[in-house]
Amino acid sequence: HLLSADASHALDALSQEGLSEEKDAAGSGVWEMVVAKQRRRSRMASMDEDDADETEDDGGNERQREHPFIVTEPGEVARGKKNGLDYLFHLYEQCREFLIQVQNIAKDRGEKCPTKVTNQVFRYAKKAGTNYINKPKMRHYVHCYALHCLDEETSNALRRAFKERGENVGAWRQACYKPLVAVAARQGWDIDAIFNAHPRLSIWYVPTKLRQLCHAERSTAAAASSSITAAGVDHLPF
Amino acid sequence: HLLSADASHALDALSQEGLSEEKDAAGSGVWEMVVAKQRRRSRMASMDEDDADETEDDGGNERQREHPFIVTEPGEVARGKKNGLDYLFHLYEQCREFLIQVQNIAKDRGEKCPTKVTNQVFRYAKKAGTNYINKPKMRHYVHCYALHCLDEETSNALRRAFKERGENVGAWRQACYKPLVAVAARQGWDIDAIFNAHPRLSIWYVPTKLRQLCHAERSTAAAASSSITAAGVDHLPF
DNA sequence: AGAAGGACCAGTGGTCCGTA
DNA sequence: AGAAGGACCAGTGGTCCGTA
Repeated sequence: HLLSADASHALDALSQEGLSEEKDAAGSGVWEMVVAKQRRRSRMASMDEDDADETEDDGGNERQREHPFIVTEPGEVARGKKNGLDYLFHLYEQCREFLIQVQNIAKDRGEKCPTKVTNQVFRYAKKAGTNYINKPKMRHYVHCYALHCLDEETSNALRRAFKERGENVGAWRQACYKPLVAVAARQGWDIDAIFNAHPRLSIWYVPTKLRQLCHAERSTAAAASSSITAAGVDHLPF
Repeated sequence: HLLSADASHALDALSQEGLSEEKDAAGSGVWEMVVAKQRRRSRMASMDEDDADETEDDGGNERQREHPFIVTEPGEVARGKKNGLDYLFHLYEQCREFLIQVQNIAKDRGEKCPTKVTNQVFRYAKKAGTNYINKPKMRHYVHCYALHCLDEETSNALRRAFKERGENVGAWRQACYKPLVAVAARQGWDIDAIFNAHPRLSIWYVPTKLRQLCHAERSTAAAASSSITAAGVDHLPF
């Protein structure tokens, strides 16, 4: 259930270059196949071939939610009624494409042009039939995507570690904050500037909690370093 | 009723450099004197020495509005119960200072930092006792301030012309659109980019009507130039 | 218990229109 | 008639909490 080296590489290339609208619409490429498969599983859960234990009737007005995420390592496709983290990150790329389309329409019409993924973009995604994208979900995992963008090595290592330990998605999500704050520390603490400097991350609002953590940690670091400076390293007041 | 050359120059220097918070708080400088005088006139209209025809009683709960603007030429101070256009533009500089203060507070606290003059900034200005600054007024004249920032020569010429012709503020305000659209035409039509590239203008939202005018004019220009290109200059289809 | 997302809410950008 | 600005409104960013 890991993608081949070739497939991983193709996926990687797609991520780096940005999917063109045509490519995405055509649904060609390795990642699109994976995603389409996950879509099918999610939308028509009872028809999934791998999943013989599906017994509930699927009739009529039943609210179909997306399958929950599980911690997967890079390149791994989730089994059963689950979605993996590559798929989660792919949703952020899809939102970016929707934003670009909304921007192009706005420019054509001479209207205000959004620079971020706004409510308007989520509405556009819904209208385009992409029912599995919604604001609460995307906002919930933004900082996880940020770590993936800013320090992919660390992000991948964290995924492997949490998968191995059998941790759930909530635990992994919580754990993403700490290495992100470390990235911010290395880059001067301005988390807004760090988001804005990254081409794929700049379109996302900085999550409130991440901003607060950076601020708190910077204050602590500043206090520590100033007490060192003021008192001298060998005469700390404790 | 024109400021001396020295005073005008001082004012100009202030405008170019941005008033430091201390300078402004101290209320020193030529412009502050002029503004303070206008403030006094506006707030305590019945006590204005030049204005003997003031008879209404000023008692109690009467709603004191700002005096209306009149078209003045650069450096000219408005007579009577009127405010001039240098004063109008000064209000934009004051808003900028309030924004900077709000930004500094936000940075200190590690909160979201506004890049534009938002409701929050207008609220801050009110709390600071600056009751004569309000959102509808500032939004109403943004494009006039934009012309002043982007093409001061033209802005000054327009003011002199409209003053001479005895036009009212509404007429002058309307007339500011056309030269601004001409500026946009020269700079590639992207009015948002033009606002953002200017240090004092970048903090203001582009007014809807200005954006629409630029879009309409660009379309017209593009249609004209493409019919020339397509048909050849000597074989126009009319 | 863990997670997805409909739906709510405080405060926004925008400007109309009752007021002076 | 001309102009200043209180106050409203549709749609926003943000996320809680009833749902599965």
